[in-house]
This record gives sequence, structure tokens and C-alpha cells, in this order.
Amino acid sequence: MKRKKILQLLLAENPIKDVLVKGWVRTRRDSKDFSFLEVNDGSCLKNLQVVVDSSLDNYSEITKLSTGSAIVINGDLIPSKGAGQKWEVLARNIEIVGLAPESYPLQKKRHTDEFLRTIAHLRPRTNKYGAVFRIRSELSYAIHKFFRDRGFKYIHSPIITGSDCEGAGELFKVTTLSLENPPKKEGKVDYSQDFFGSLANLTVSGQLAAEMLALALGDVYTFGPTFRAENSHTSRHVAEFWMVEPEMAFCDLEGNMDLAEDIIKHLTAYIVDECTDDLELFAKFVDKDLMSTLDLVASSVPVRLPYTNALEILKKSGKKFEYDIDFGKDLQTEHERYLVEHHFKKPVIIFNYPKNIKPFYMRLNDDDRTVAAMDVLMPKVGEIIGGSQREERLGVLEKRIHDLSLPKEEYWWYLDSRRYGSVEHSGFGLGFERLLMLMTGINNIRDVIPFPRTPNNIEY
RNA sequence: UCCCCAGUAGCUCAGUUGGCAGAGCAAGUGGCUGUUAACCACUGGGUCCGCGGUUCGAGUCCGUGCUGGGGAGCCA
Repeated sequence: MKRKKILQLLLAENPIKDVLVKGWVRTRRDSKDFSFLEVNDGSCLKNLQVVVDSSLDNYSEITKLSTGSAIVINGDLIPSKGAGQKWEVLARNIEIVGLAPESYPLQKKRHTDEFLRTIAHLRPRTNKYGAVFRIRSELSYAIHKFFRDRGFKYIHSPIITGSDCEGAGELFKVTTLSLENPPKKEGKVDYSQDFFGSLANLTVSGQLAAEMLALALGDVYTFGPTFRAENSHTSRHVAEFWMVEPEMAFCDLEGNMDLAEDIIKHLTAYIVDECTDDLELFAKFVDKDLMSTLDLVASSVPVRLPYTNALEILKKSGKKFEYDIDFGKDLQTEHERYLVEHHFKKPVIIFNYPKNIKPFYMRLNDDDRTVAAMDVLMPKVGEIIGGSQREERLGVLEKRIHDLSLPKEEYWWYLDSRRYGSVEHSGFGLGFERLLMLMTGINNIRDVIPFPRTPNNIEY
């Protein structure tokens, strides 16, 4: 007999004779002549109620089944006599596969997120984290579907990279050299003797590679892990996270913002439609405003605001900010929050930032002081997308590299793309975990990743 | 890296002026009931984060370290 998932059974329209179910006991409630088992198999949030009559051979063992135990059930799917559920399974036979002794740390009550982080290997078995990781899966699928439906090609950029081309933060070194006694040359570590023959790092962004592929395949995207060795201690930063990076040839900043708006709206609507039960849990226990936030994100048109206009609004606000607002200074979290949560009360895209606070590859505007950059700011989670139109003019790009004292030799291949058939192109990076935070209302990034990587913590 | 807060039972927390270590939940045992985070009774359970100091006496006061959380910066 083929095993049935609980998701399928609960959607049944008629009773089914002879079903095989496998899962874990969430709770047990005993009566005089029978027991109720709540069984979950991870296929959905809801549990299956299993009724066990005392006439079963191993009934005495079943009445000792504790939370977390794994069982295999044979029985019939019948309409429930109780009020809480439509269907239940009347068990004919129950095989106890793996007992969970009383030391099982998950109790039939709510735990704090802080405690559950200390048992990250078990927390997926809770309702909340089961829901998080199901939505994580659905959202991954929705991203691929979104791009595929629009003719984008999925590309794989390298995880190990040769240099700090991206300039997006501190890097993790990748080496096979002895750390105790590395080979040295003129007092410095001699990376020419290392595995790759030079210094190697974990990627901080797939962008530069994506640009090369976009300039061949047209519209491409990456969706993979990225690494930042920043010593960040916030609820929005981790050392290892996943990023979605579309890159489009023949596309300017306008088109880039169009895609950013489109993808956020599309993915939000998808999750609202497809993950109803799981979202309900978050709306009930995590963030009471979740559904209205998601409605806002899915339905409203984000404000598109040039950086200089943002400065004016902030200056006119009369609000005292901790950080100064002057041209050439980056907007701080307090400024972004003011714009999104108080002034506009909806998503905001800020564009045309000063060139001095943005990387070399962003396209210089005609004013010579701003670049065609854009950040998408969301309620609650803040910056979720950062992108730009890329500098496609060889001379301008070379000058930027020179002005910033970057090692031009290392960019020979990148500059080649501007040397041969260069076209305007644009792209952005979308923080996958930050998107998940937006979708679930969860306010700590460590809680949307199964095993989060943060400074001083590499357990699991 | 900087600022702030916390650390007491498996979990969440209380602990008065420095004077015998507590509650709820969980767990164990028994009972009751087509039950719904079931219910009732009983029982067991402590390195009060570590180290040092003040004191007749420290969970409580002081110093220091560690861990966790919140915020800032960096960014996605």
C-alpha cells in the first residue's frame, strides 16, 4: 500500500478505506476505551487526528506514546465525530517506529524563539518553524517560476571567487594553506602556493558573473548563497544568506525598477494564494498586521523617489535625526523608516544616489555627481533590494576604477564586456531571507534560515 | 566594532531592606472524559551563568569574564 501524505487526506472528498500514514505524534489524549493521537508529517500545518481503540494488540504501548515519537498508521479515513476536524483516521494497526523519551525538549506549549534557536535541529518540528520552512520552499519555487515565465535563464555564478571585485563587504578567505605555518614571501603569506595559485574568497555577490551571462543570454538570474564576513549583530544580517540577482541586457534603471516592483508583487500574491494555512499561523501568533502589510505590498504602487528629493522631505520633516542629512551622505535606517513608515506609508524606491557612496560599476548620471542606483525599501524589513543600471561605457568605467584606486588588471575580463558589443544593462540583488521576513512577519533573520550562520556561532 | 538590557527547575518567570530556593507550564504516577495546547490529584526536579571581592551571612551589593537579546554601523 502506498503511503498517503496528511495534506492529501485532509483534502479528501469521500471516506477512504485502507490508508497508510507515517508521521510524528504531536500530542496524545487518552480516553477510557481509546486514545486520540495528533499526527503531523510535515506535508502541511494541520495535524491528522488518529483514533486508536483499546482493542489494538499494542494499545498499552500506544498509551505511552510521547510527543515527538514516529509512528506508522494503518486504518480508514472516516468523518470525524468530534467538532475540531472534518476527517480522522480510525486505526487498525499502529507500528511504533521511533520513540521520543521524556527528555524530548519540545513541549506542547509555545517556546521562545531564543530557546528554539538553541535547538535548531529540532525546531522544524514545531508548527511555526515547519510553516517557515514550507514557505521558504514555496517562495524558492515561485522565484524560479517568475523568471521562467518571463524568459529569464537561470545561471550559476561561482561560489569561490578570485578577487574582491564586488566590493560588497568583508570576505571569507578560502585556502588550503597551513594556517599554523603558511608559506611566506617578503613577510607576507604567499598565496601563489595556495590551491588556486592566488588568494580566493567566498562570493559576496554573483553580479559580475551575471553581467557576463546577461550580455550573452539577454535576461538571466542567479539564486544562490552569498557570504559576508561582517561582524554584524542585528536581526537583519547573517554571514551566509541567499540572494536573487537578475541581470538584464538592453535595460535601463527604469526597466530595472519595473522588474523589482513586479517581482515583489508577484511573489507576495503567490504566497498569499498558495500558503494560506501557514500564513494564518503567522498572522495569528507572529504579526497581527501581516495580512494588511502583504495586501499593501501586493496592491500598492511603490513611490519612486530620487535621492535628492528624499533629502528634501527629510529636511522639511522637522524631525530630529541622529544622523545628518546632506548630499553625499547615505540614508540611515532612521531616515528610511521615516520615509516608508511615516511619510509615504508604503514601499519606496529611492534612486540616483551620490556616486561617492556607491560602487564603481554603477552608471554615472549626466550630472556627474549621482549614479543610476536604486534601493527598494519595505515596511518593517527595510532595504530588501539594491540594484543599479551598470556602467556600460568603457572610458567612464575605467576612469571610475582609476579614481577609486581599484586594481584595474583584475577587471580585465569585466572591462572586455564593455570593449566588445557593450550595451546598457541593469540588475539588482534581492535578499531572499529578507523577503521571507516580509512574507512571514518574522522579525529576526535567524528564524527564517534552518541553520543560521552568525559571528561566533557555527554549531550544526 | 559601539550603546543598552538580561542570565534562578526541562521551558517561561517571580524572588521584598542582604537572612531557610518559589510559582505556572512541562515531565512522572494515578484518576476521569469523543478528546481538541483536554481536565483533576499527587510526586520528583536547582552548579541561582563562571571567576574574584565586600559581609557574621550574597540569587540579591561591587569588579571581571562568558552567553543571549534589542538598537546602531556595514548591507541583502
